[in-house]
Amino acid sequence: CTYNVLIDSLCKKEEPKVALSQFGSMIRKGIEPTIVTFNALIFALCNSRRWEEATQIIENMALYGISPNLVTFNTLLDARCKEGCTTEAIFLVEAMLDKGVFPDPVTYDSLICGLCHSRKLDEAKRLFDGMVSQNIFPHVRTLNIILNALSNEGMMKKAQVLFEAMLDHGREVNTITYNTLIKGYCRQGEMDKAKDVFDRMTMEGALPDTISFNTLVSGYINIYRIDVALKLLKDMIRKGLVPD
RNA sequence: GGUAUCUACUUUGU
Repeated sequence: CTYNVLIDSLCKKEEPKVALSQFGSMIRKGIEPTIVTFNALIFALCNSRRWEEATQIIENMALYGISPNLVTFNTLLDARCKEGCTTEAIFLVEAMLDKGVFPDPVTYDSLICGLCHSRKLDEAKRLFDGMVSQNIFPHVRTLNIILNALSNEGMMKKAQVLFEAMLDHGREVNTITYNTLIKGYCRQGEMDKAKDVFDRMTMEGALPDTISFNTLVSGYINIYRIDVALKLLKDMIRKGLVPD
């Protein structure tokens, strides 16, 4: 465990070289590496995009009779997503299923996030719906990522439908969820709808924060309603929020 | 009972 802690910290400090050499001395001292050791190394190698070496580590694991686990796959998969290689990432999901390792919320989050960034929104949405049907509950953040992507594409109708569906199912939403929708409507210049969402917040238990106000204010200024923007600023102060 | 390894959301600016 001491070695695992050491190696992991080195990996986080982006010192894969040092980490690998510590791994070497760990082996020489006859200390058995565990799945945690390997996962930490794979993390570091993926971060520096050294895929071949990461693959070697996995082969190495097999020699110790250790198979990749959920964390291993999630690490690989997330690195691929960050590279924009969502095809490779989906391939990894198949590989994990083959090995009887089942995707968890982290797996889905990484994938959905990666797909959104690669502007493959339909696939992201399909995955999200798939999670619900498999009783893997998406985190609020995952919902927010999709809503944000839809908003950025101006697909506010879809965003709204998804949002209402989540509320209907009693799923958690938070201030950021509302802020995301407000931003989407502001971008479209649909300030009435932005304001509707804003007004619902208090009633639905997600208190507006500074970002809610900032977003709305900038939306009104964009349509030259300086008067409304200034009034909002006053409301904001009255609610004890500090304009920044 | 506690300790090691994986991802992630919104405003403005950089």
